[in-house]
Amino acid sequence: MTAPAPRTSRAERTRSAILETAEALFAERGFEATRLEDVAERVGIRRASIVYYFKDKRELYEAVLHDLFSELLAGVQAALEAPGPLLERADQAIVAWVETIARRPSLPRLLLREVLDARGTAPVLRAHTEPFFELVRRVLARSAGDSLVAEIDAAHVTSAIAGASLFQLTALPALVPELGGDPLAPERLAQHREQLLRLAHRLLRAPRRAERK
Amino acid sequence: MTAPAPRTSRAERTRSAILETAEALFAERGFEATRLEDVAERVGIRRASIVYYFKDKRELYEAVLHDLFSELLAGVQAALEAPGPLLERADQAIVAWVETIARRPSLPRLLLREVLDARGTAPVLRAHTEPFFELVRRVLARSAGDSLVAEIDAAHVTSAIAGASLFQLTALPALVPELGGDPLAPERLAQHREQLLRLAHRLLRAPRRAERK
DNA sequence: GTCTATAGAGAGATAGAC
DNA sequence: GTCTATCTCTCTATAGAC
Repeated sequence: MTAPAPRTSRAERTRSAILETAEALFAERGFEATRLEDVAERVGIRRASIVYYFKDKRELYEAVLHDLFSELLAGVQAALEAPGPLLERADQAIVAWVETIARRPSLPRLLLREVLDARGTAPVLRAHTEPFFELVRRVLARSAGDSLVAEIDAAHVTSAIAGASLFQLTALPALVPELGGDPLAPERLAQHREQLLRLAHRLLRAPRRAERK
Repeated sequence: MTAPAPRTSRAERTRSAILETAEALFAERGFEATRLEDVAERVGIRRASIVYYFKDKRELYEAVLHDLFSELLAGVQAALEAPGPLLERADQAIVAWVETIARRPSLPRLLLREVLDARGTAPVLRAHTEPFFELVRRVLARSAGDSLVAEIDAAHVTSAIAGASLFQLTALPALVPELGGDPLAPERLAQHREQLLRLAHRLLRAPRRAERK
């Protein structure tokens, strides 16, 4: 009763399992605190076997980052480059952001950790965020003059929304355990998406003159 | 030419120097990646001497957290408990938040790191955030019905503002190095304070009916 | 109080058998 | 491809002299 030949080779599956497990542990504990021993154990192999696929711990870590950030960037980019008014595209970008997090729940923690650990330049991080902010700038420039849209600074508005999102998704359980449950659970993420959309609307809509201060 | 007797004993000064240095390094690198050796070297003593003041690495870390979070809580609390309309007190709380960060620039990174590392419960963190969120709830309850104020959930609004702030202060240099400089420099912090105040106003003011969706 | 010296535990990386 | 065995380094913590 031999299993039918799988579409993916055993090696490919081992490699994926290592990546997947490492992603979860790096997100949970951080680079330094993650033991290759633990990754191996969860995968069901020995530590030395990891080295067959990734030459050292750092390379494994960067492979994880690359994988995760690529997926995020692709989703958000597609949304922002679609046709239509800016505010709608911004909404779609937020939807894509939350969808990516739903698929890859390690993303918020890993992104925050990488940002905190980034000393000087963080090559893998920059390789993905650079094109992203470039894109945001282009998108905003294209919409300049749209009276419905507040005059804004790409980096600051984007990072305010992203920062609020990341903090709520990662910090709330530690800060306010009374809220209970996992903020990354599907129904909680759906709520979070609506909250983020409201936040973005409040930030992106041009204030009426009366509201200026 | 003996120096005049200092107001603080040598031991007190050594202890403070250890705390101060550890604070900076824990914030910069995280708990795991910080070497007691490096702390000692910067202070100008030997590693073993640290143990005279703090029984182990963990105890030193928690002393740093306690010191930092106490100062933050005291400032924000005083602002929120002052008399006056809610929106003004919220403003003052934000001012206190930024002032604390100006005095203790390790705060944003250390707070974020602690939140990310908090597994299950984080005693030192909780000991300070619990009374804080309790306070926010009380303050909001007292202002319920104020038609100028949006109906809001304490934990979510507070964490949105704090998250946006923390992310901008810690992540922007890594994400958008073109911005240049240190976001924690005095003049940059002053700008940040104004931004945060605008953000809070947009979030806390009641939307007009027409804006509801 | 601060030091030197050292014990002891872990963790990553490497060599080579199967 | 995956394993066992081992090397080596780093870091914490302790013991005890000064």
